Amino acid sequence: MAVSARLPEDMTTKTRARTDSAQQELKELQLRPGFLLRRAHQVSSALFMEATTALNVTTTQFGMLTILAAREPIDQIGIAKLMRLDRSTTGLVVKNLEDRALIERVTDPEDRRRRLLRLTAEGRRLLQAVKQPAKAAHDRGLSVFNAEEAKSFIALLTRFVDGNDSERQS
Amino acid sequence: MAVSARLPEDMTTKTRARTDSAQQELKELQLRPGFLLRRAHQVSSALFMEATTALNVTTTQFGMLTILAAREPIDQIGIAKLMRLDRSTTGLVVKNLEDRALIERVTDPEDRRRRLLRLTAEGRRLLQAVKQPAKAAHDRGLSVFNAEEAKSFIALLTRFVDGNDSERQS
DNA sequence: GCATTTTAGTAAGATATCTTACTAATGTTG
DNA sequence: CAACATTAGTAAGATATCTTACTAAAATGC
Repeated sequence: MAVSARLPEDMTTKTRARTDSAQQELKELQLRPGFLLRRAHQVSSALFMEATTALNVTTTQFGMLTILAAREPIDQIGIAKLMRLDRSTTGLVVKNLEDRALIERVTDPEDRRRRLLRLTAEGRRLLQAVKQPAKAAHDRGLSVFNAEEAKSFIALLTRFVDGNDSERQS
Repeated sequence: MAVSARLPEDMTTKTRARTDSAQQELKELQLRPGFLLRRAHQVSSALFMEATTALNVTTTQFGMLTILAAREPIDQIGIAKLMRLDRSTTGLVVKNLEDRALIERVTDPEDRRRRLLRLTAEGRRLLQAVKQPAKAAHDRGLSVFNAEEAKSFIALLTRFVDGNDSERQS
């Protein structure tokens, strides 16, 4: 639909002049990748949280548990790189997981700067429990697309992130 | 490239068995919309921040200023809906903008629950200054695509967010 | 017109995310 | 080997985001 030619009554000519272009910019804002990606991330997280409420785990925590299952024992820098997070964020998330006894953290005897992370039995159990609802949330999010579109969506997102990946200083 | 058949030396047979499927799940994780959208949002924000460092403004603040330019005077709930943010987040961002004297906030005399927000002259100046770098960041992010792909990317993101929009309780 | 409900906003607390700056341990180099 | 540089991690502080719970004001309904 086009921008309405009718404006609210209380607008003076002067106000209207500024407002018309500003309205246009609002529409443009809402179609920018930045705005859309914030919303998309928001929506995606919400779907995950809905699907896993009982398990009390976040998307980021789920990501870390998944990475640990594949790569334990691994240190925080290693996990930060795989997650594409900085060191501080990684340290915080790791601490929360450790506080919940989902992972354990021990100093690497061969390099005492490092903390080696491993899943606990509890962490492994939780990860198993989360997998299905996580996949369900993921499928539900993509259900607005047909198969080809979904593939395209993933491919374009992958290209966007890989192509703009400015190697943070984790 | 295919998954390497060679595994690190220090893996026992038992470890390898668990690891193979877990490795697969790691790859799947990294191709999930949730993971990709987090990264994409991260990348997009980083591009914006790089392009606007001198101006000391965030993506969210820029969004609010843009909305205000189009819709002032508007109350916080109104802006929350346009930004797709909850009331609390909106209140926080608004407070930061007010502290920086980029907006002003006055109680609506006709409904004293409401705070009407308006840009200050300073806020208008900043918004003008941010527009170009913001657009540059946006264009740069999309530069990994050709024109058709970029259009597709925006269209798919729009459908994803609109199609999964669960009307938060702002 | 008063009691109930709804609405706008704030408060408090949690997680995620980043930056800058620090400590401690390891690595490198003359 | 000692000085310097690099690396792993933590600390502190900022913004963004959500939830739950509260206050105050307006709207609604009998």
